[in-house]
Amino acid sequence: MPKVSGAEERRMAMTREDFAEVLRRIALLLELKGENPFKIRAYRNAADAVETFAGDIVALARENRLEGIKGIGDAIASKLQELAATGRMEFWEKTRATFPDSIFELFEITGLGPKKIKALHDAFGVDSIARLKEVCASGEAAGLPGFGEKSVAKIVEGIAYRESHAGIWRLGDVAAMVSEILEALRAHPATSRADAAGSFRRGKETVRDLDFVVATKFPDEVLEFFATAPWVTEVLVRGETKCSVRLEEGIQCDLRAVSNANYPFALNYFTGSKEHNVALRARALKRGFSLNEYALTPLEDSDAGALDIHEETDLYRALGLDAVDPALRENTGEIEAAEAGELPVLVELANLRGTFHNHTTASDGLDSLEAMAEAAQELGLQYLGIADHSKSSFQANGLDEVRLRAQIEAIRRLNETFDGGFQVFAGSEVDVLRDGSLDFDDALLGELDYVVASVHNAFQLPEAEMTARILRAVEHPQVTMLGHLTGRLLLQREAYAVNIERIIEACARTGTWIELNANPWRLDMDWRWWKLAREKGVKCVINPDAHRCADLQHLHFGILQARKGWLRRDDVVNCLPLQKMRETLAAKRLARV
DNA sequence: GCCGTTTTCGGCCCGACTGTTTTCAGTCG
Repeated sequence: MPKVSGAEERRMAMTREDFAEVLRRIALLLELKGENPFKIRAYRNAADAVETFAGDIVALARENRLEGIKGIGDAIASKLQELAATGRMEFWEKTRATFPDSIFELFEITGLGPKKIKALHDAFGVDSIARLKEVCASGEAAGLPGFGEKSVAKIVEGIAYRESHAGIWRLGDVAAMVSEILEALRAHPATSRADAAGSFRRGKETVRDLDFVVATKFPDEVLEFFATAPWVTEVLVRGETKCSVRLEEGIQCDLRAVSNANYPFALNYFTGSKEHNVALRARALKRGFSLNEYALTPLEDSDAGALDIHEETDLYRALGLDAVDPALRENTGEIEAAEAGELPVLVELANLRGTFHNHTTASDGLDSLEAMAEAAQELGLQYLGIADHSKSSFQANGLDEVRLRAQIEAIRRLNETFDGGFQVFAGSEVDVLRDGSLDFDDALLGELDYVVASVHNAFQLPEAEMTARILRAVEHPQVTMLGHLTGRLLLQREAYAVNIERIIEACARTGTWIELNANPWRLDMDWRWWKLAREKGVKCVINPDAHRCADLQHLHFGILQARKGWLRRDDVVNCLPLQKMRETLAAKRLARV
């Protein structure tokens, strides 16, 4: 095969994500340079357009056919075409030459924006977090105009938060990598079985590394393939049964290759959690076995017989347990329940019939009402709730009364085009104002099919005030469900201070549903609270918080979290079929207003 | 830099909050 040139290689490797990343980084650098804010926004809009374009935008760029795509004008089109054709973009190279790439990490610190970063850079040559720490510690930073003790303390706090979360990844950030790697492993001729293990398999909201287990007769071939895969940047460990690598994205990824006979034990062992494994091994000992990552072996002085174990299910059975779903393996009562035959039948993606809390271009979504409705039908859903932002969320282009009424009207008209098997429900994600009142009056709320109440500002309120604020919203008769209860953004922003238990109790009392926001950045309310919510009789509603059609896929992450929270189909209201949901929403309204 | 039933120029989302100030700049959502 002829060797490809460097430029050819770069061009062939170019992806939609590369396009968007370059555009977003240009926007950041233009901000640092104090460029026209509208020009900066144009680059961000173009990045959005690239990400959401329905088609192979890289191929179009290669063929110089980018004209007519909304958000990409002549200037950016020709830059992208240059990037696609040559793997380079002169404007990007020139722009980035001003600052080292480490400058981008500064934007990840809360409280630091372009102006402050520029000030720090110009005064002290701050171009990385390491250097930023120095000038904060030395007291230099606090002396800059516009900076003071408090803002420096906030920056230091922001650095600490980022560091304590370094090397942690959101489930949504790694899901695509996992499927790609798993697919490659399964396709390898020497592989007989392969699975992802570890915290990813358990559906944890964040993960530290990725684990894979392969059953094979030729471990060396599979490990060699794994170690030399194109997405590997560094091989950390390479032994006879184990290989650890670092991926391009920076995450560590471990592979264990075992025999077919060892496979169920290895898969179980590497899925964890550690606490679950400890409990299983203790149980094995009590029953006369020793359990490790390779086998369940009768103890020497035991009279236990030989075992026939091919699947994880067989392993649990051998220990006198029902099979425990990976999502439940956190040693929070699953072993006791498995022994008693009381494990729940967990909710599944296929049980969902519809979903609420989705956005459209009317507020800050990227797809139209019609496109979202079509996407929901393609997913096999029977109903889709549209809940765009309310007027106080200016930043998100929230709807005022006039625009919301127009949207309700548009939804009613759209519904007339369906044959009755599908319906769009008209809702609103109404801001819970600082005092707990809602952003719209009762008359307008009464025109909606449902209301999602969410907090979007004043996150710093003390716990008592925040709790009172949310309680007031929960108790409002028009509120159907509470959106993203704690406002957390995983690995970026802590949850605000709120007494979750009291909110759960209030929701139980008032019949208000609690959202399980399935957006991988949120996964809020956290899975650890759902057992309690369920015991109190609170219903869960799984919502993708979709801002584009593709985001409806977030439902998958929501289901994983619901399973971690021990939820059954009956606990999740949007498993109700359309007619039942119509009746439920109507009855809820009658009961409360 | 993008866009167009105000179409080739002149808009483009904007209020709250914080910390720094003493009337405002920067950041965030």
